[in-house]
Amino acid sequence: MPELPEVETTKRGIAPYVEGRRVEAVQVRESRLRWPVSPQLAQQMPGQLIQQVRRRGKYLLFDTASGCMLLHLGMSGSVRVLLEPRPPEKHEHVDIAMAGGILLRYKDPRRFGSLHWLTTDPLQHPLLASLGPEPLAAEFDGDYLYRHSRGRKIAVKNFLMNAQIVVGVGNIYANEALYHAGIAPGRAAGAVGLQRYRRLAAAVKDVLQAAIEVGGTTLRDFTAAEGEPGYFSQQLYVYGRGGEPCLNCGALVQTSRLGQRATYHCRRCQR
DNA sequence: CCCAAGACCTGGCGGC
DNA sequence: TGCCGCCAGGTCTTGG
Repeated sequence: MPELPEVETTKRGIAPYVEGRRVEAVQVRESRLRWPVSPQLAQQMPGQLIQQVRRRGKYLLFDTASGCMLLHLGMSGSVRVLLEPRPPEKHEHVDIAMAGGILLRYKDPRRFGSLHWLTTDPLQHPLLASLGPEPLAAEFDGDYLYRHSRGRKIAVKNFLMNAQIVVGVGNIYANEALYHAGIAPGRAAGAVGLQRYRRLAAAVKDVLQAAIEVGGTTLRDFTAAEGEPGYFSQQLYVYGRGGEPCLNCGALVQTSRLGQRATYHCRRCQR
């Protein structure tokens, strides 16, 4: 599920419940995630105070004085806060029980997510060390994209989805941002000029920011007793709209595959 | 180094 | 209703 806006919304939703709270117990019912859940998590996290929750790309970091829990939601992961005890359902793999009877529960049907317990600088961990800049940071701009794309033949959509270039741009927002920037997704990254990259960087920021804001207002209740936090009811211009008219020019939205991912674009508006 | 394809895993959907 | 193939919001690993 999660692209960057979903992860950011999750962070904002759970932070008030976990920051400043002490972990009492960690229960791992299924440790076979993308990587085995760190055995140290259940041994070392209890007793620790969660100082803050941070986000880096699509990772969430839970800082304590003695270590950091690194969480990725993969394709189908979610976390929620339970205020009342409730038996775990299928795919609810991990519980972080905290003071005051508050429970953080991790669910991930496809098990593409991950949970690590790190005792050294988490940003130096191999999974995080070579990540590109945050898309909403000032350093991510058209000049940055232009510089890093010179000489590269990869399709600009795949270039944009490369976390070493920029984090947090998944399939939905790559499709949407390219549409708003008027760039055909299959064009070679090295063949896109500076002005167009400036439009693209701006579109990435706009589209992510708008989705985060919708996430904040639609706000899903992370403590609701039932029902999954829904996906953003967002304004998608091309994603999932293959065969339907372009909202700008009326031409039919094209469906294709790039890097084995569903790709949508308007041939008239994107060149 | 760069790039495309394969891998991991489960569930939902459409078609027969 | 049942089975089958295909699809899905991610990203690391492999091989050319």
